[in-house]
Amino acid sequence: MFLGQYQHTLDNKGRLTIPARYRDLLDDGAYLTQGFDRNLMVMTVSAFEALSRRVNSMSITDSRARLLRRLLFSNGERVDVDKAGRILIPQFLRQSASLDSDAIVVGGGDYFEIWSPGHWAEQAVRLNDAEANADLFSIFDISAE
Amino acid sequence: MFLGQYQHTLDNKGRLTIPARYRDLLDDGAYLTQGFDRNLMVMTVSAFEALSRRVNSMSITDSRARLLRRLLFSNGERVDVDKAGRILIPQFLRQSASLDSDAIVVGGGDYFEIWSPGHWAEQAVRLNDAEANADLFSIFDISAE
DNA sequence: TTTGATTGTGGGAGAAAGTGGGAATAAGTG
DNA sequence: CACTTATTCCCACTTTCTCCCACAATCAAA
Repeated sequence: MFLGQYQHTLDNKGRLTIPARYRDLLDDGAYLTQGFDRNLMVMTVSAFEALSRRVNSMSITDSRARLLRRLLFSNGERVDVDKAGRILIPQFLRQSASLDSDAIVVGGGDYFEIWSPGHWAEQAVRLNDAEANADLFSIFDISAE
Repeated sequence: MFLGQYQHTLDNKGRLTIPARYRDLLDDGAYLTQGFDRNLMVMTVSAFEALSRRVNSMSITDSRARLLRRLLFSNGERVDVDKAGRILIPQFLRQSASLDSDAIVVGGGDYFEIWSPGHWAEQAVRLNDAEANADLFSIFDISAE
């Protein structure tokens, strides 16, 4: 499972070192896509393929389905981890997440996220607002078993 | 699978370089047709044949089906990839997608699309509308599991 | 503390990708 | 048939990318 957060460097070729603890889960490679909050998401092969099967089965004559396709596939990229434990982030994805020379790698359970330091700082503020969070999650019905 | 997006050049003979990562999927050639959004669609032979079987099975008395037929077949071309990895886009198709000297090649899963930079910019704006995207995903009830 | 392994980072050389153009061939036109 | 126009095939150049190696910093264990 992907846990924790790391501050890593993007070199001038667009390569990002994956935290060593994450690498075992990415042996078969990974899929990199645009996230929902100006960040990037890294998904395992099986998770992404399950998603893409569902989207691919939708009719091409449905304009919303075409939009969904573009959202998923045009912003997606198959990546492999190199010998030094890095992935190459294509330029258009770096741009969409405002990534420059530094990136924050954040565990998210089944997947992990890549943030620009600026956008992550915003998120961190929200996460640390204890008062607001106290009630925010009340709508979810979660028990600890 | 066709993923990602690329900015390529159309030379003055109407040739477009296919991203290297796409070429393996087009070994047997490809079908080039007009898309549904002022763009072009490039499909693998098998994807196009599956699509045309379905369209051919539609009633000839349905006027919308006839329209779809014309869109697909009258504006369709069989193309092959040359030794340098390019396809030749016929003039009438270049015109229908407002293609000039630059083109954006966009992955769409089973197929890929070719856009003029201007039209793609419009699409990109729509794709970056986070709220609308959240709605899209919820409409189709898509989760990462 | 010393030694050795692992992790994060940077850079160089060779290979591949993207682009342009010329010559040969084919196709259409008067 | 001659001529023009378009298409196909081939080669060449430049840029980009990918693979490999090197180094410093950190961590682990003896």
